Amino acid sequence: MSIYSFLVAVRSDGQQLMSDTGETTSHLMGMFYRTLRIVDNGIKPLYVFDGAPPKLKSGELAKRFARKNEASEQHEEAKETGTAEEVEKFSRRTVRVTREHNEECRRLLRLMGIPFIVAPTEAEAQCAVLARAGKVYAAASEDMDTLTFDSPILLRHLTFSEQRKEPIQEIHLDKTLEGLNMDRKQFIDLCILLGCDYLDPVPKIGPNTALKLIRDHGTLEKVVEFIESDPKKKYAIPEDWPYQDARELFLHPDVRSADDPECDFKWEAPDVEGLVQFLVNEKGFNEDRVRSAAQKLQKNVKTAQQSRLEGFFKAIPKTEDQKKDLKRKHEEKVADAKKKKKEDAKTKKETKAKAHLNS
DNA sequence: ACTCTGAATCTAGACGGG
DNA sequence: TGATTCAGAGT
DNA sequence: CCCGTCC
Repeated sequence: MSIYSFLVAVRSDGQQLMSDTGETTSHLMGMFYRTLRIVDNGIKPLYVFDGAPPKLKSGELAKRFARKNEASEQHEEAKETGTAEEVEKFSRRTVRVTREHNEECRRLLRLMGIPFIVAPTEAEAQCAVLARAGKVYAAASEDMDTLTFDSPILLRHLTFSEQRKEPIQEIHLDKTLEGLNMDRKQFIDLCILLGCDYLDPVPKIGPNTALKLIRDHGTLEKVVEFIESDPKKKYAIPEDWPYQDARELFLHPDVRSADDPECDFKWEAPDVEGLVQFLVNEKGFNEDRVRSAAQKLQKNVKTAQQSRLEGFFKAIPKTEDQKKDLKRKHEEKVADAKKKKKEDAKTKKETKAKAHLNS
């Protein structure tokens, strides 16, 4: 996901950044500096790459594929008749992450000394397993499904950019379940009903209705039974709606077990010359920037021995605005239940910096 | 009058100099 | 892809 | 904070 957004966002003149041989470097630029920033804040990241998607997702992927193709047509058309802005707009929509992009990012991480794993299927599911096993403090993702996959903690907006507008959000599954007053099985059913990548949404059922239905009936079986026996025919379950299969994916996703040798992660010193060779010689990055970045990595691998974020996070007071916001979309609901109890989190460094500024 | 869904729209990174 | 905003149907 | 640059 990050690779995708780097490809979309890291641009100049409507074009992705490129080496002098015309190869895209946006993904490397994004990965390199974001990772550097994260490490510099005392965090030891572990990257999880997506594997082959589960079969249930093929319907959704087909839709995305169709949308991409449509965007490509519009892109071509815009190149002929449209304005530069239109061309750029459609260009962003046609972005696809290739195997090469992924491989280059892995090569970069190896040179940086940052561990990673390629998940058998969904990265979010693998993240959840690793977080659950204590291999990492939390799973960082924008995808709420991470909680559905049973990650005890989900971090959103984990970027340490200065210009970050959104605060880092730390969502605890236990507090979320507590806030919703549900067990995990019900939570999974709720998430499925809210709409997930594996199933078509049920028309007319949005976040509020979904929550009410699960509350009233307890399980998806009962909800489906209720809907189908409702004389008023208010809702209609789609033709092909294998919710048990979706549930099974959330309960038992195909993942690498945390005690697998592949999950014996090591954070190592960067290969400085390797980084220079790759980023400078092959991709045309500025050598001074790369070297000083590598130096930072080297320094941090020695000092940052903390394997947990705990010491780095500190709750900050919640604003009234945020509290009032508690009524919205589906995943927000999940966050909402949690927001009531949990506060947004910031890094120690940041908090200190802010406190310093304020004083 | 209020609640809710769903369609439309916009946007997306990181950094630093001025 | 997600977040935000808005129109209109439903209650 | 705004806006250009990174490659």
